[in-house]
Amino acid sequence: MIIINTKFYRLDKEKQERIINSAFKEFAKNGYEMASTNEIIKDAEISKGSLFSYFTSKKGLYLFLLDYVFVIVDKIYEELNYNETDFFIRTRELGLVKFRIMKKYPQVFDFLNTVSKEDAKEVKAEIEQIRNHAIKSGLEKGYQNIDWTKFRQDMDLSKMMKIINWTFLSFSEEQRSKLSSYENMGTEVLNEWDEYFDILKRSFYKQDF
Amino acid sequence: MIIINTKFYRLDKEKQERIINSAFKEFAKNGYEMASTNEIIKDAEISKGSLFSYFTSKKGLYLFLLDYVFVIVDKIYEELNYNETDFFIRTRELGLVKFRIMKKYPQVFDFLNTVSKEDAKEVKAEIEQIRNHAIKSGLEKGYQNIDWTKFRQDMDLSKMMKIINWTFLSFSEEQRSKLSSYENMGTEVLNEWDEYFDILKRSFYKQDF
DNA sequence: ATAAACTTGACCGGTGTGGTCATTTTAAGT
DNA sequence: ACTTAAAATGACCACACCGGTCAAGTTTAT
Repeated sequence: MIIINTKFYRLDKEKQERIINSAFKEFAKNGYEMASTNEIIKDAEISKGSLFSYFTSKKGLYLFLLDYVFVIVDKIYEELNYNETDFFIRTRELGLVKFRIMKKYPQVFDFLNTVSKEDAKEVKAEIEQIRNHAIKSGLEKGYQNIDWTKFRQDMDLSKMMKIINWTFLSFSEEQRSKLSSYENMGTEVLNEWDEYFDILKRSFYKQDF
Repeated sequence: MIIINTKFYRLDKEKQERIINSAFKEFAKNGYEMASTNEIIKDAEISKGSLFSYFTSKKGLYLFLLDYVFVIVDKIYEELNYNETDFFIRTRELGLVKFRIMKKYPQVFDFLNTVSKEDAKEVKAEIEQIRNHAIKSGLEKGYQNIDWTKFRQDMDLSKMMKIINWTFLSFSEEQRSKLSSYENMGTEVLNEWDEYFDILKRSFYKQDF
């Protein structure tokens, strides 16, 4: 499925981003069915007629966002340096890329999360269609060419990975709820982040690393 | 603030629980404002008139639940054995108590989580009033008389605690989304749970424990 | 000055809301 | 079996908001 949508792309970039981010926000917050187009246009500061002329319907808007978000996700994995084999360095880089994307699209990943849980009849089929494309492949792609032998072998690797992942996600979530905007997120947060990485490295790597 | 509500308590226990659980579910899912009383009565299988005769309004119902949930939380900490000083054993016991409560009130803790994020004008003041009572005191109470010296001292204790907590919460959440009901949650889940504890213990305790 | 493209918001039928209350059902006392 | 009070019901209310339309107004390019 390809969405062309020349009408929308003819707008200036700033307006496009405003609309996309408002839509991400509203759909992420309320899911497809409960999301209000009125709320989106209010937040994006455009008129109702405009929204429905860019995207012919609520469903059209949602499907457009679906395409859009997976283009963004794909870009993430293109930017990683796959020559670096250290797990923690790779993960750190992944975090930085995500962080940079969130500065431009603050709610992309929230939107992405809700997509996988979405069950509105009107869009469920389309989501299912697209699922194979990116969601699952994400982790596998991001962890290509990692040197797993650095990890301790007296404990289950997949469980250690889970703990690292949960720590990563929970820490990010905690920082976000503390800060109102990503703009203020500075080096002190990154330093704290590195301290967690250090703890996990000391705990899960063999002693000689 | 004390809520008497003889009308509701005159009902048989089974019906009371049905109503409370339906209300927990709906408020947890949608927050105060978006929660639908129609949905609650449908799920609890009572009539609309009944609900509004037990609790005079939506707000009345919500405030009743607020009281109710904090009574439940208080009970948790009364049941713990504070002679046991090992952190992991204590945390495990805490998990089991919570688990038992969730069998009776599957969505209490979800409701509790939404309460702290709730910002509907109509109930915000009441939530603020009650906050000092329990939410914060929870962790402190639960971790009384723990032997913290067992932990490694070359890494930051509070950060290790955070990692343990995040693992605890994320694992629970993962199990829950896998299982539809708590009834089926059996020993194999507990075993997996203990494996995570084992990894964290080996990582964060001094070598001689 | 004219045409074409873009933007607007009042308006539509429809759905779901919190809450009421006349009516029916149930239960107890005699 | 009859009476009566308490409990349960759901049709109904005014209202808010929904996704979507479109005639009218504004901006832009020629």
